[in-house]
This record gives sequence, structure tokens and C-alpha cells, in this order.
Amino acid sequence: MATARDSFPGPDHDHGRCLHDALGAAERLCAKRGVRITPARRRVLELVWQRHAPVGAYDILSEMQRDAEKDGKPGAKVAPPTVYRALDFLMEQGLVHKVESQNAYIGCSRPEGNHDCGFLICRKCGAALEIEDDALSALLGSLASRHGFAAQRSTVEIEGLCPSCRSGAD
Amino acid sequence: MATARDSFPGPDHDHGRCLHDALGAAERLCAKRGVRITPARRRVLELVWQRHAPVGAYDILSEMQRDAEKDGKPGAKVAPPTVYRALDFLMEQGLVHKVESQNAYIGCSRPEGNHDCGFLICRKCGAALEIEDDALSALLGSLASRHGFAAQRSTVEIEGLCPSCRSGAD
DNA sequence: CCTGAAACATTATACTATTGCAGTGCCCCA
DNA sequence: TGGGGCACTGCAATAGTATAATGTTTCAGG
Repeated sequence: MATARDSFPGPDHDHGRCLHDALGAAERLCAKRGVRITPARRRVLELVWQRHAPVGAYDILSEMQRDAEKDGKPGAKVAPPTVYRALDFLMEQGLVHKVESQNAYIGCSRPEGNHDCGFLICRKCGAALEIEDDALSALLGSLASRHGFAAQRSTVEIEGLCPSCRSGAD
Repeated sequence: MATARDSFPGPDHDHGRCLHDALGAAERLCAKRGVRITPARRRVLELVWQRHAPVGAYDILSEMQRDAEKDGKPGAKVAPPTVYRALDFLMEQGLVHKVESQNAYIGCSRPEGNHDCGFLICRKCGAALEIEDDALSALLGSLASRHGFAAQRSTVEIEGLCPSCRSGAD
């Protein structure tokens, strides 16, 4: 299992492997939990993992409509709820995260554990790196309780420039 | 200036005062900076401050259309760009923040300083408290640089239950 | 087989946001 | 004083994101 990353992937990395690892991990997790990873769900997960950047629900939808056309169905009848249901399932299972600041979705690189995670998101190339940090979780928890607030879920998204986009000018 | 808060407002607080203070602070800041707070912008700010909870752009839009009807214009002709342009201006000036996880907007309680701030957002009553914390900013910065990432802007949103909603059962 | 729960399809609609262009008023300065 | 530029607004159309409501299919387990 080489899916988890702790740095931005180079432009040259073997992404087929990322995809393969992520799908494999998902199959195993779903099997272990006794939940079904149907063809639609699998396909959505695959499309979410097509890049190390958040993917919009309607990008996924277009791809799936293309799939359907190729498969001979002339009407191209994949509708938004199909995609959203799959995304909801994948998020429940912790296989996908939503990037709130972009209304887009990205594959989770550490699907094994449940976690409050954050993202570093590059403004230029769109790449996003999932980060998990105990000190951060602890600090968020203490901030919340300091105000008498019972925290349940947190969103942390940091926009900026990733290492490659910093050096390569603009 | 009594706008800034460091705890959730009680259900009984004098909200007229919050509104008044926020508008006053906005007028002063805009004057100081030499930017214009036009009637449309002022009205949008007022509507954003109607509650201590994020307000949707189309809620604001409906109110403004209602305004226009009352004023005798029968066509009720306020269009989305009017609202979004005002919100963009108010965000540039740091008078309003966008709550990404809800696609909604909330008045800034500390418009004087530029800041990376976070929010505690109640799932039940919708109230949101703006929090600013040096330790948090520092930690986010160090997380970013640890990964060679140049942070520019951060979003921190914590969902949960506010003090009143915790005690009052559900 | 039957059946019930989960998943899926379909249509329609709601909600959120942007683009592009035209008009209007205001201020600065020649 | 008038005209050129700029900021703001009006207006229409459209793009993008998400859900509601309802009915149908699928399939494991009895």
C-alpha cells in the first residue's frame, strides 16, 4: 500500500500506480466493512482519482455520460443524482473528501483511519495535498472547547503555491 | 466599538446594537481608505448582519427585491450580479467573510485588522463565531512550510454545537 | 421462489455564481 | 466647461452545483 503521501507528487510520478493502489484499498476496505462497491461507485472513485487535484461533480458526470455513449446506450442518460449518491457513499466510507472552497472532491490518501484532515491546495496547478497533524487537531479541539463549543467536524484548507509552482515562475 | 465578540451571543442580546456598530465601523473604515460604500453595498452589509449566522446570497437578493417593490418599482429588478458585486467589495475590504462549507456570507467582527480567521459554526441554530488565534495561524504556517508550500490564505471551519444548543437537548 | 432493503434511474427543480455588455453619474483636469 | 476616464450599476443570459420526489431494479437471505 503506497497510497499515502506526505509531499506533493512530482509531475513525473507513476499515477497509474496511485490509481491502482487507491482502488485496491477501497475494495479491501469495503469488503472488510461489508458494504458494496458497485460499478457506479467504483467508476466515480476512479474519476476522482484521475488527478491529485479536486474534481468537480459535473466533470465526473460528463465522463460517465461519455462512458454510457461508448457502451452503445444512445441516450447518454447519466443524471446528477447518480454521481452525488456515489460521492455521498464514498465520503461516508472516508474514501473521498470534499474540498469546500472549490465545491469539488478528491480521493482520500489515508482511507484506513477516520480523520480530521486538512488540505494544502495550489492556486496555480490545482494539486492538493492531504495533511493530518495531531498538533492541529489538538489545537482545534482546544479552541472549540475554550468557547464552550462541541466540535464535530472540521474543515481546514490552505491555498497557496506548491513547491513546483513556486520555483517555476508565473 | 463593541462589535468584536469572543463568545456566542445569547438569544437575548441587543442585536440592533451589533448591526449599528458594524455599519458604523464599516463607514469609518471605508472613509479612511477612500473607498465608497454605496447604498447597495450598505444594504447588503446590513442584510449580512441581520443574524449571527451565515446568510446566502439569494436570501440577500430576495430582500433587496422586496425593497425595490416597496419603493414603487413594480418590476422588482435586482439581479444576482448586484449582490455578488457588493459581496466581493465587502470581502475585499474585510467587512464580510465567506463561509465556504455553506456557500454563505457573514459579517466580520474584527474588520480593522486583516486576518486569517476561523469559524465555529453551530449545526443546530446556525450561529457562527469568528475566531482568531495566533497559535493557530502559526501552526498553519509551519505546516505549510514543512511541505515546501507557500501559504496565502486559509479556511478553517469547525462544525458542532454551540453552548446553548448543547444544553438545550434535541 | 418470495421478499425487503439497498441501490439506481428519471425528471424536474432549487440554489449558487459568473459573463458580457450597455448605460449612468461623478471627479479630475485640460 | 466640457470631455475623458473610472467606478458603479442595470440587465439578460447562462454556467455550475446540488437536491427533491418518485418509481424501478437488483440481489442476498429466508
